[in-house]
Amino acid sequence: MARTTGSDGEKTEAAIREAALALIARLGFEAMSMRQLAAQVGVQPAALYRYFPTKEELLHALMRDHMEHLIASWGEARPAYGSNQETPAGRLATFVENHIRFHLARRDATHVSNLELRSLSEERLNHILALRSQYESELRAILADGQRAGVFRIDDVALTAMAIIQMITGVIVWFRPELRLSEDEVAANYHNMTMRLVGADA
Amino acid sequence: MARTTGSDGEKTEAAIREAALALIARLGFEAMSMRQLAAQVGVQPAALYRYFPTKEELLHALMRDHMEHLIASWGEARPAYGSNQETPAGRLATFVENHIRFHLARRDATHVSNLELRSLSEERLNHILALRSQYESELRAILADGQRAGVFRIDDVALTAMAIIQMITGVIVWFRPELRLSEDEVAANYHNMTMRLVGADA
DNA sequence: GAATTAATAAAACGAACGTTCAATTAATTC
DNA sequence: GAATTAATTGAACGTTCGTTTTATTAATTC
Repeated sequence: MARTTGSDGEKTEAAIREAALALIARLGFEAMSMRQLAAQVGVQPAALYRYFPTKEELLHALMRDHMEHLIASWGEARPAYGSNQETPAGRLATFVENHIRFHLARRDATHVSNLELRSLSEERLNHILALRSQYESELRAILADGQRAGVFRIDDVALTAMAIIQMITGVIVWFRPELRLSEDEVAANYHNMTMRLVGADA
Repeated sequence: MARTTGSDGEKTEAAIREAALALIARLGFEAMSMRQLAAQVGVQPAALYRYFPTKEELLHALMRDHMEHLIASWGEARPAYGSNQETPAGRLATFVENHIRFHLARRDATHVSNLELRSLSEERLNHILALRSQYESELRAILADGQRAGVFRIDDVALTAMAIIQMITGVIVWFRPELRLSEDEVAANYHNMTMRLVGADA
């Protein structure tokens, strides 16, 4: 057999990406074989190579997609110039809220992006790290503005930014939708902790 | 050739553990081959199997060792009964300080224990998770005591414990000894952030 | 409806993997 | 110093891996 009836490149690529996220999140990138992935998609292994030239480029594409969506998500959520939320506290609240909700909605992609960086070549690793740094610099700017305005109490902006990122990303490690807390409650809780952490709980 | 002059089982096992931690931390468990590990130790692959029956049992042994040392470290650091540090705030300060210093001193082992849980069988995974839960319950007890005594402001003890653990363990992701901050400064910084986070910065 | 392009299957490649087994030598015991 | 035990080598096993090549069929173009 060869081309199958109803086959469509776009659908196949989307199916590959989705199946890869699920498999890598569960097994790890190195532990997932291209044969396993192909079976999950319902296709022969060779077909994968029409969409991604190597296994590593597939991983890179997944990570880039995740980071670009994250950056775009913040771009849409951030308070507009002149809005009454455009204060350091308002921006920080929006940042934390958006971050929590974005990551809870994309658990698999988050696990992949956080746990599989080691499997990238240096060049591709640097690309993903640059995107990550771009996102984190938004948080640093908020913290620095609040510090300058005297509304945040922060010893070290860079260190505090890393601490907050680690704390709020960590939600996906323990949160399960079936547990006692709702997504809203979790987001509110992390928001409160973050505000206290930067000394803005007046 | 066979047994080499000066060969010693204890030394070889220690060398295997150390090399394995370094290689797994750098490459990931699945990406590290037993041949690579043997080469690093300076031994033939078959020799590894005298000390660890399978690759997975080697990983499990490394993780168990790490968790048991962590628990023992807190056991020694915790404020004694009746000491003037035996308050919720004093115990929390000691917990954070000890956690930061322990993990900074064992970066490789920490990466292995945090990133490679997926490669354990269910049984061995449960064992490691039980040790982890045992350690985390110490933090939850401190938070609950402080909440009960009215010296901590905490919405949800379990959630706050997870957030603090994620935040303070995350130090190993970004901290490099050659950077501008000393280990003391970093520990003090995380201590301050933790205290503010639980509303105990009076 | 013929020609072209897109999408896939089927089979195979060499390399690397975890692990086992038998042989061999160093160190220890008595 | 002979017998025993501890430590390791060298070679091999079957399996699985990522990837490539070639052939084949569906969809599209003209």
